Amino acid sequence: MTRLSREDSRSITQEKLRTAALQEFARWGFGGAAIDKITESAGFSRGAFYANYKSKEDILIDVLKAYNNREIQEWRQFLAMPEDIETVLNYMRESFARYLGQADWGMFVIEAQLHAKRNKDFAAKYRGYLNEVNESVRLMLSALYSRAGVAEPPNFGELAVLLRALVVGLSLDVGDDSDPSNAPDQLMYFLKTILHHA
Amino acid sequence: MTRLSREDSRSITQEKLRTAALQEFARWGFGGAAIDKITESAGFSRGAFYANYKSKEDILIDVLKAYNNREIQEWRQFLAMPEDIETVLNYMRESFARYLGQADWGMFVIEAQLHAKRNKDFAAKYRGYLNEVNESVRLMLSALYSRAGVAEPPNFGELAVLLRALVVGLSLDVGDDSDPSNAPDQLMYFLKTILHHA
Amino acid sequence: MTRLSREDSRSITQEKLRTAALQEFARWGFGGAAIDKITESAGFSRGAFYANYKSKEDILIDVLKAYNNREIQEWRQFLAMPEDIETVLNYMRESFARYLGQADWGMFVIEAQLHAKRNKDFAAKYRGYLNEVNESVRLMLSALYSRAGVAEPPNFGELAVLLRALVVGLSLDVGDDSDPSNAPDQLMYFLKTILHHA
Amino acid sequence: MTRLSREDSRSITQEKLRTAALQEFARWGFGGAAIDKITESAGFSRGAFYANYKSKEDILIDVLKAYNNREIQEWRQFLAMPEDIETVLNYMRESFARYLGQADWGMFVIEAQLHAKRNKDFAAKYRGYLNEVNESVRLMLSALYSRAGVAEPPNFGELAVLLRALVVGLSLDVGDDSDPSNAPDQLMYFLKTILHHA
DNA sequence: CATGAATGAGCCTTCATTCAT
DNA sequence: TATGAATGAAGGCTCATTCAT
Repeated sequence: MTRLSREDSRSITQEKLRTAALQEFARWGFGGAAIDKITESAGFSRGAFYANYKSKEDILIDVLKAYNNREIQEWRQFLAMPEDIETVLNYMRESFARYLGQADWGMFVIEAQLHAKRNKDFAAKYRGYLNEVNESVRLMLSALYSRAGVAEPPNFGELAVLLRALVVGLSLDVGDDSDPSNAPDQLMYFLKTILHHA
Repeated sequence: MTRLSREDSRSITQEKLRTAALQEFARWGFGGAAIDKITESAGFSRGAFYANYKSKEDILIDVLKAYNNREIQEWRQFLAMPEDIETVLNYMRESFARYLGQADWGMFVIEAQLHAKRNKDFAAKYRGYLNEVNESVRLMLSALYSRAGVAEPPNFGELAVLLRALVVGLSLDVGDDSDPSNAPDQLMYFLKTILHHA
Repeated sequence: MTRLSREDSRSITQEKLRTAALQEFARWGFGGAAIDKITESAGFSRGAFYANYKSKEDILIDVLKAYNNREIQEWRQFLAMPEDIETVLNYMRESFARYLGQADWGMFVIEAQLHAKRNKDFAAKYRGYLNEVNESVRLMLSALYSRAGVAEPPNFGELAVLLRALVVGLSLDVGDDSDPSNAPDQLMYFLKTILHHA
Repeated sequence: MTRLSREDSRSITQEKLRTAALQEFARWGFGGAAIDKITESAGFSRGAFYANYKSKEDILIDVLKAYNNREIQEWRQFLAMPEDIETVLNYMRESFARYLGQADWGMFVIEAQLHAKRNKDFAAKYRGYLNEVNESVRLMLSALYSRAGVAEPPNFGELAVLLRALVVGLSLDVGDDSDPSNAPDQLMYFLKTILHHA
């Protein structure tokens, strides 16, 4: 039975902290999230946190990077496959549903964005993440148009912005918990509309 | 030179506090807004706040009501006039621009929504405001379709949700201050698309 | 229908304020009593209070004087009558019962005493009241002994102190509301014991 | 030179806080005592307090328990010894003198009682302490009677109440600092009287 | 690495008091 | 005389962060 190497143990701790932080930030916002709650729900003590991260903002950045990488990774993998338009739309629908359904990641991103609005230093670091996401969304939309056999409209760049705004806006609406919400359907309606409109 | 009556003086104070609170909430969120900052920026002392409001949440509600009333009032006034579709679209564009431009009101609403997500008691009170807004947006969209001579599509109710989500999402994006943002144009594009698509 | 003179109106207001203050001080202590609660429960506004009293301590003193005068007046009146020992004991029993039963006056005195312990300036004024009470208690005890046909013991002066201490101590115990408490009986037992012991 | 273990360090801190709190509560009452003053006089910062206690009431309870345990422990130890009546009376005299002399503990108990009168939740917890004390006083009185070779009178249970009321009442009187007060003597007089009276 | 005791800035709220009406 | 708007000191409590163990 081999022990974990220092590095592995460290990265396991960090992953647990990240998971807990994602939840806490999503639920209570950056300012409202308490480090004690994060470490406690991760099964550690206060000290473990500061052994792994310099500050609260530090773990915000780490969560943003780690989860964003996974998200983008997934998209890229999917887009690499030459599926037909129906499959693509279905995949996107599921993707949205997951995104809006678990809510945590969506809300976390919103809170990160809010923190960026309030904090110049963080805003600079956040910008990098934003560009990656925008690029990914653009890629996805582009794939959509090409597989639908439709030419990209002149305002194509803005469509990506619109799409992301929609997802963000729906994220905020969803989460009243009561009704399941048909937000994914609404997003699909939006996509189909702009595709046909072209 | 007549002095102000008690009542007038009180309502002027409250208006000043509301203005300051709107800004502070929009900028720092409900949890992050400091009452001291609100009163200071309104030109009062800490105590004046509590002479007028029972708590921080109390003024949140008051701001929500007061501004929402004005917003809806304005919409209703406009919709009462039998303008042609171009005028309506222009008005909406300006309306959006103002809404997104001053940013404060948009961000304030988002922060109120976030607070509602975190606070059951407030959520109950917030629901009332939400219904009014949704109704107003629906009215506006309805007017749009009728003046464009276009029949309302079957998913009409969801369009209002989409539209509000878009506004919210764009509100969050805008405000990076640097570029003027053509968010209003994007909203108009969305409106025209769904109108034509019908 | 004649209007009230300035002075009468003023003294009515003060009496209402005194009644309310007595209760509030008794229930919440000097520090814990809120002037707003006092004025409100007296049916006035904050301002009325300061039109009649210079400060919170000011009304404390006024209540102390006014009620103490009544109390002592009553005692003196009774002691002037040449009743037999049984009647005197019965009267004292009733007196104690009333004192401990309504609790307010007893607790008020305790709170006044506590305030004196914490505040040198007030302590000086309080001393005057204390002397009067001690003198009255001594008179009452003296009457008791003489009417019982018993000579006052050498430590007579200390008995008054003991008696007052007992009343104060029982005042603090009583008031758990649940059981009626036989504190008056206990006081009578004490009196009879020292009488027989002599 | 070994440093203190975590646990020791923690309990030393708490003991210091308890000592400071006892004084502060005794002097200013529960409401009037400031946590800042307590921690400062204990040599700590505000935060140290909340690292050790959940609230102001929390330390009130802790002080009550800790000191009460010591007090009762002492009594029990003494009562276990089969001394003659003179020794017992002398011990009690000293005990009273110490209790009334340091004043703090006596006043603290009074303030705790007052807080219980004003606070239902605390009252419930306080009741437990009260029962223990009453039981201890009863034991002590019982020992007194048995060693004096005197049968317990029918109202024996009430005598314990009277005794405690006396101590409380005298506690409040004493502390005017000026004169040394012969309160202990008065208590002894009371004890002897009821013993002889039997 | 991890623990948890301690720090201290910051925040919401209460309340005695003042003063213009 | 009474009203109530405004002041500002004070206090309970939270929490990011530091550091000795």
